[in-house]
Amino acid sequence: MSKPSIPKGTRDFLPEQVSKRNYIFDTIRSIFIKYGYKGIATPVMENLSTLTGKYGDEGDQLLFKVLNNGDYLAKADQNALQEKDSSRLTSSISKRGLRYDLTVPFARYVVMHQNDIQFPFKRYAIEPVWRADRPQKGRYQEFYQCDADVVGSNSLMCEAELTCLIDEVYSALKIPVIIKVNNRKVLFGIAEVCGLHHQFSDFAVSIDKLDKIGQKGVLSELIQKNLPEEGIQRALHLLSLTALAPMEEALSSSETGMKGISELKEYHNYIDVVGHKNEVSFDATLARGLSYYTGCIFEVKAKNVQMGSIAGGGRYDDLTGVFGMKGVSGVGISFGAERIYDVMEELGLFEDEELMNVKAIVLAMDPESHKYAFAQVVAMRNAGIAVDIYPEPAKFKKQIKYAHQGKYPYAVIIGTDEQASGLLTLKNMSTGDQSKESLKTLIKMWT
RNA sequence: GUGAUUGUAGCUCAGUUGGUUAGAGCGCCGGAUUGUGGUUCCGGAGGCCGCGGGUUCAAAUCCCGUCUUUCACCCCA
Repeated sequence: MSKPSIPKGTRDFLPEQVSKRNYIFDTIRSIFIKYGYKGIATPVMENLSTLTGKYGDEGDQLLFKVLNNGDYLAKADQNALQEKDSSRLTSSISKRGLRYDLTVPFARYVVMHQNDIQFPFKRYAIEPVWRADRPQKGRYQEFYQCDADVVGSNSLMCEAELTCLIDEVYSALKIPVIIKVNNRKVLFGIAEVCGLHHQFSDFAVSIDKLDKIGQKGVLSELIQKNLPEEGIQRALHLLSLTALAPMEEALSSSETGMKGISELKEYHNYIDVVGHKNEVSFDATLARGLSYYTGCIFEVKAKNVQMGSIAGGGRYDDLTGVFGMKGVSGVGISFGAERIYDVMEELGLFEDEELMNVKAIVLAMDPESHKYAFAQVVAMRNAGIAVDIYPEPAKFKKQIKYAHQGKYPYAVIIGTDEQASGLLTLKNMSTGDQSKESLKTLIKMWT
């Protein structure tokens, strides 16, 4: 008999953790719905042909692959097997994989159901995804994403609406954040005017690390990738601009860059006339890794906490194109529930009242009273009250200890006295105060 | 994927140059106390010392492998 275990990077959750997580999910879901997003569901497994090539080489390596059923080795690529060529062998023994995010499956869904849905289409999904990453703080192999996307509209109002949505989610969760905004086209424009656009993705990846490794770090990293030092220096200078006007001037020779600037301006036309509680700031150094973003990009950072981004998103102009449906633009945001959980835990933002939904536990003194107590519980439940009962008339001390440790706000005590009088003993578990109440009063009190 | 790091009771951790039957605190169970929960006292249960191999008369301890944990990088939520 060996000790049981779970795979690396996965976790079990205790009841308290589940209720905290549900609090986050419920908050986010209700705001998604409020903004008009509709829930959809897709399988946890997708065909590998759907997933591969969408997240770059790095992403492909992090895909969990599902072994084919049956005698897969007999059907395997025998040459690849002999030569121990893993990547070629994989394609012959695995045709499915676990989803890596919710956006690519969504693009696939849109293409497959294009005749059944109405554009612009707004959908949300709160589901687990899997990545074969090395686990680290705030990084797991199985984690939840909370996504909202809209496809089929080019309007910058969508970006503005998502910003409001982000603002509302973090206000509701009481996490102070800074919402960083940039546009991939502006970033490309900077690369272009500095002659670095031929290696744009290398450029973007390094820039994204600017706050971590500093200008020197970026410089040496890019020089190592054979980009011209003079161009890098100029780019670093441009990236330090924090206002749009000088940026516009600097990018005037880049058509793409100017397009990006005008998109950001249009975005500000929407966002500047509405209020938002959290800081929204333009940050030219924001790049984001996922290669499919093409327009505005967002990233949300919690203030006063050492933690990676807790939400991110942006516009992707042609994600459905790879599945054969051209010209459909989408924009979306993804909340990282696990990191939000960690941040809230660190800041002490979970409140007991929000999490405890069972109102009371009923404790019975003896077997006779236990049956009577059960009837009272059924009556309360029929009235819609969440209430629990200790399943046996055990020693009273044991029962009240159970109630205490289970953090029930109230205990309803029922013995022969209560049964005779019809008045139940109500005990406030935090103050210890007791009173006699009729079933009717209790029901009234908790509904 | 690269480089480190961790693993002993449910939890946090001791465990001497390798040497009898592996310990503590907390928690858990029972009792003191048959109608009252954070206290006290008494008693008890609970260990393939992560797993597999090797060295040795002898391994929790040394060596190799493997899994897991945490951390940095890569990348990312």
